[in-house]
Amino acid sequence: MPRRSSRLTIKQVASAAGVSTQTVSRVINARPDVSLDTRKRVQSVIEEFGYQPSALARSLIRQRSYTLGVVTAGLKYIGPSRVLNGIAGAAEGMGYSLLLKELPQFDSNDVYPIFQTLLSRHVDGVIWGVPEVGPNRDFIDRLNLDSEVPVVFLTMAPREHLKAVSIDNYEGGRLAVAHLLEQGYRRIGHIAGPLDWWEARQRMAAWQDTLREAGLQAGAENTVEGNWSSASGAEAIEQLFRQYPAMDAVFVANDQMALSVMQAACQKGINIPQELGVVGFDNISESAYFWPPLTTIEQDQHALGKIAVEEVIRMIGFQWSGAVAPAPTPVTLSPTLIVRQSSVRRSP
Amino acid sequence: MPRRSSRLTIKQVASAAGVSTQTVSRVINARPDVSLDTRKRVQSVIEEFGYQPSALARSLIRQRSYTLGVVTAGLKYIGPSRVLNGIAGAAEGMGYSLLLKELPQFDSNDVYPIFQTLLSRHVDGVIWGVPEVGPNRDFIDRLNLDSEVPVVFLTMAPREHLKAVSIDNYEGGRLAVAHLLEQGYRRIGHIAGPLDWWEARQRMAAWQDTLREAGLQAGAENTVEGNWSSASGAEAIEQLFRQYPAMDAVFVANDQMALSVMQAACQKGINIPQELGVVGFDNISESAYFWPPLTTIEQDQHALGKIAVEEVIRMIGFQWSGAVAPAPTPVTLSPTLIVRQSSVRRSP
DNA sequence: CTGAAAGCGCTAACAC
DNA sequence: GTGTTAGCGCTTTCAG
Repeated sequence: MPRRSSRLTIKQVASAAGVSTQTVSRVINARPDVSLDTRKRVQSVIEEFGYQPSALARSLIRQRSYTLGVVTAGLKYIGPSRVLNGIAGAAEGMGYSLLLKELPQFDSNDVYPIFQTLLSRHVDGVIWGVPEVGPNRDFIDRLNLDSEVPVVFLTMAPREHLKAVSIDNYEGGRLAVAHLLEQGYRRIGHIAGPLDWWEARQRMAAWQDTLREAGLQAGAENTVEGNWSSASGAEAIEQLFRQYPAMDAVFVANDQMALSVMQAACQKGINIPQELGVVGFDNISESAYFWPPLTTIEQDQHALGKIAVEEVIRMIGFQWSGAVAPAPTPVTLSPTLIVRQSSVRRSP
Repeated sequence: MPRRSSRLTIKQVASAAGVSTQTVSRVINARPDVSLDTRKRVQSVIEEFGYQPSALARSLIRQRSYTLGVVTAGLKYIGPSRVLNGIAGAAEGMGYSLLLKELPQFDSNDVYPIFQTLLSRHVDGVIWGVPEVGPNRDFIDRLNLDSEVPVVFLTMAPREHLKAVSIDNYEGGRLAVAHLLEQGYRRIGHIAGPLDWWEARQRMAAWQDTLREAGLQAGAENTVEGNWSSASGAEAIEQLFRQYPAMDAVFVANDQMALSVMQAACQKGINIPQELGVVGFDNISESAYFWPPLTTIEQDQHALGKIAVEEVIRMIGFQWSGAVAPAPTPVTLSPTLIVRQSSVRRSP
C-alpha cells in the first residue's frame, strides 16, 4: 500500500482559506483580479502550510515545462563538465530545470530512445552536448526537427537548418601554430587527438594549413595520432621523436597529452623551450603549474554552455510566440592563446 | 498563439486502433488481460505513429515520477563531475531520470528553494552531492525528513537518522602518512585543504594522528592551509619550506596542490623523492604523468555516485512498499594507496 | 476481455 | 472579484 505523498494540493489550500481553487490559482500566478483581502488570506495559508504548486500538473496543462533536456557524454573528463557547469548556471538563472542524460559512450548512434525519453517528459528544448565523433551525428538526418522541440547542438561542423554553438577549434589550432612560428620554431610536429573526433580534425587541419602557407613541412611523417589521454601522449611523443628527429616544436592537441611530452622531454634531458617548444590545447587548470608552465589554447566552455541555454530558450520563445523563427545561424566562440614558458625561448 | 505541441496522445492511438484508451493503456503497460488480436492491432498503431506515452501524465496519476533530484556544486572541478558520472550511469541503468541542480557556491546555506523546486517536480528521491563546507549542512535540522522524499547525502560526517554515503577521507590520510613512514621519512609536513571543508579536516586529522602515534611532530608549524588550487599549493609550499626547513616529506591534501609542490621542488633543485617525498590525494588522471609520477590516494567517486543511486532507490522502494524502512546505516568506501615514484627512495 | 466514469493537481474560459 | 465547468494525458476502479 503506497504511503500517500504528503504533498499539499491546491484544493487543501483553497478549503483552508475558504475560497475556490481558482482563486488560489490566481494568487499563486500573481493575477491582478483578486481582492487584496482575499489575496492576503490565501497567501498566509500558503505560507503557513508551506504549499508549493505542482510543477508537473502545471506543465501538463500549460503544455510547457520550463525544463531543458541536456544530453552529454564523458562527464568524467573535465571538458564536458565545464560545459555542463555553464549550462546549469544559466538555466538556473533563467528559471529552467535540467533533465540530464549521459550517454555511456561518445560514439553511440542509438540515440532515438534518449530523445523519446526527453520528449515524454515534455522538455521545452534540448541541448545536445555530445561531441561529434565518427558517425554519431547521423541520427540528425532521421530526426524530424520540424515537429519536435528546439535543439541546440554543441561544437560541431555547421549544418543546414541546425542551431550549432561551437568553439572554433580551427582558429585555435592556427593561433597555436602561428605563435610557434613567431617564436622562430620551424620544424613543428603535431600530436593529434583521435581523428574520428571533429575537434581533433579541425586542430590538425589548422596545423597543416598554417605550416604549408608558411612553406613548411606538415605531412604524415610529422604527426602522430593520440587519443587525448596522457598515456597515449607518452607513446605518441616517442614515436614522433623517431619519425621526425629534426623537430624543434610540437603542437599537442590537448594539455593532458602535452603533459606527457614534457615528462618525456624531462627524462631525455631535452630542454623545453630551448630545444623543443610545446603548445597544448584546453588550458586545464593544472597546465599553469606544469614544468615549465604550458602555453596553450583556452576555450571558454563555461560560456559555451551558457550561450547554448540562451539560444535554446530564445528558440523556445519563437516557437511559443508563434512567430516565424529565423533560420538558425551558427554561433562560434573564439579561443584564446595563453602564452607561458613552454614556447618562449629565452633570448640567447 | 502557442503552436500546439505535436505530441501524440493515447486518445489518438485509441481511435486509430478502434479501441478505448484503457485498452491502449493496458497494452503499453504490458497487462495480460488484452486479447492477442487487439494487442497486436494497438501495437502496430503505436509503432506506426511512433507514439510515446507522456511520462508527465503518468507521474501525476501514479504519484511516482521515476526521477531523482541531484544537487551538486563545483562541476567545473573534476571530483563532483566524476560523482555525477557515476550517478548518471547508475540512474540510467535503473530506469530513472535525473533532475540536476547545481549550487552556485559550495557554502550556500539557502537551499530550501532548491528542495522546493525538486519536490514540486515530484522527484522520488534526492541525492545531495554538495560537499560539506562550513555550516552548509545546517539546513538538515530544519528539514522535515519524515514527510518528504528519501535523501542520500554524499561524503559527510555521519549523522543520526540520515543516510550518508562517503569515502573515508580519514583512512585515506592514514594510508598516505603510513606509507611515507614506511619509506623512512620522519619529518612529514602537510598542506591541508581549506579547513572549512569536512574532507580537508579529515585528511589533516589523519596526518596528525598517524604522526603522533609514531611519536613524531605534527603541529601547527608543520602544516599550511591551501584552498585546493594549484596556485594556493605554490604559496603553501613556499611557506612550509620556511616554517619547517627540516621537512623530508609532505602529504598534500590533493593532487593539484601536489603538482605545485613538484614544480617548486624542480625550481629549487630539490630532488623528489630523495630529498622530499610527496604524496597527493585524488588520483587525478594527470598525476601518473607528473614528474616524477605522483604517489596518491585514489577515491572511487564513480562508485560513490553509483552507490548513492542504489541506496536512494532502495529507500524509495521501502517507502513505496509501505514497509518500515530500517534505520539508515552509513555506507563508507575505502580509498586506495597508489604508489608511484614521488615517495619511493631508490635504494642507496 | 473491454469500455465508461472518475480523478491525479492544476488552469483557461466562461458565468455570475 | 469569485466560482463553476471542462480538460491537460494518463490510469484506476468497476461494470458489462
